[in-house]
Amino acid sequence: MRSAEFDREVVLRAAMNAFMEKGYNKTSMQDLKLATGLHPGSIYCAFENKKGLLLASLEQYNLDRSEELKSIFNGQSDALSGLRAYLDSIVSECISGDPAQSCLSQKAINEIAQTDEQAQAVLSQQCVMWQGFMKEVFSQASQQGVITGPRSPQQRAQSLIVGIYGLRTFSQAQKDPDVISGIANQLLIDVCR
Amino acid sequence: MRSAEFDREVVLRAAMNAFMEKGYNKTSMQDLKLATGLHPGSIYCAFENKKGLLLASLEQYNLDRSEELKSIFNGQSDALSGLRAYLDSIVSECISGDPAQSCLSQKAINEIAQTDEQAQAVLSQQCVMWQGFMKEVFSQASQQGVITGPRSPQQRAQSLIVGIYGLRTFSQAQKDPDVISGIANQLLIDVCR
DNA sequence: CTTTATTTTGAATGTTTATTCAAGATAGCT
DNA sequence: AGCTATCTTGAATAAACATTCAAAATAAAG
Repeated sequence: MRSAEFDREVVLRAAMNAFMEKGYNKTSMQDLKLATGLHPGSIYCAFENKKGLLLASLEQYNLDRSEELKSIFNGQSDALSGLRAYLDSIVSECISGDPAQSCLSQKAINEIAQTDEQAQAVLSQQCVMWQGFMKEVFSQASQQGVITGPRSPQQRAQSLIVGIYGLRTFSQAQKDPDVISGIANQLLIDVCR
Repeated sequence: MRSAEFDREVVLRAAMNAFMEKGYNKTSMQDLKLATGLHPGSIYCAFENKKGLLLASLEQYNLDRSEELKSIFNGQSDALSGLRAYLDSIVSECISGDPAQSCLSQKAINEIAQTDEQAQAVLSQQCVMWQGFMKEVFSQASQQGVITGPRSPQQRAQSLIVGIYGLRTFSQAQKDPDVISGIANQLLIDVCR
């Protein structure tokens, strides 16, 4: 008996960064070897193959982002302030232009969901979880009386997520910080109306 | 002297479809040879290399889509009806799940804009052109009195484009037609408010 | 019809790719 | 300390890759 030497989380975060930098298909095993410090054999022993490493990275990414999400909303007085802080953090990620601050899930949806059923299933489920969290936020906001109007929390959550996906794509074609920030502000207004 | 045998537009549309099916990096020269019917040498003679073929395809894609855009809006009585028809067409593309009906520009923004400056420049300019067209649509809608409210045509155009990018991404993770259609309807309402 | 410039052809090139595997190392159990 | 199951190592492998090129074909000009 012998336990693995590497720290799984550390390895997966390194792989995440590599995938975000170059995209899944352009990231070679050589890149992953350098990024993780693991030899090919170890990667195959632990994750089966390159796609297995992606799926594991995607799950770690989702865990990390969920934690971050919770901490952003917990650090705010009410749900509306939470939404503001959340969108601010996304805007600054967009503006940074740093690949490490992009969204691995979104990149994977665009690059491989169409051609890989397994990835599609994982990404779809993660999207539903994200929706569930945001729906809860909008429920709370309504209860707290900080937002009013007839739209359901579910509808609001969907519109917000669509807006965030769109913002991330848009900001790669149009890098003006004021424009990105302006669109995000309007998104918040529309979604809370 | 000798003129090329192949029809450039036909070849570029075939390449477009190949790139949309598998994404840029997963599309091999072998795939492109089969899709276009051109031998490697001819592709290199006409487009320099694989990336050159992508850039040319991107330009053809933009031309084709611009024509389509104009014809959708020309076929409607006023700018608001045009917007409705336009969003309907995008919704049905999203619902179809057909890779050939996805958006090559958006796929390219997500897959290669980050790592290729030349592609980034082309895609950025195309995004600006799209914005310019939509801005004009919203100007007309205001003049026609079919939409009111304080937002500028520019802001409306930006929000619409962000919404469309988002819708296309979202619909790959969440395939329920009613959900997609509902989000699109809400997007139109928000953007025209 | 001949010439000439250009395109087409498709096999060959050298690289890069994901993956495998046998040998060596080592942690945990007795 | 010794055993054993498991992990690590990294060179080897075979397939796939983008790209090149010289020979063959052919359209247009004279």
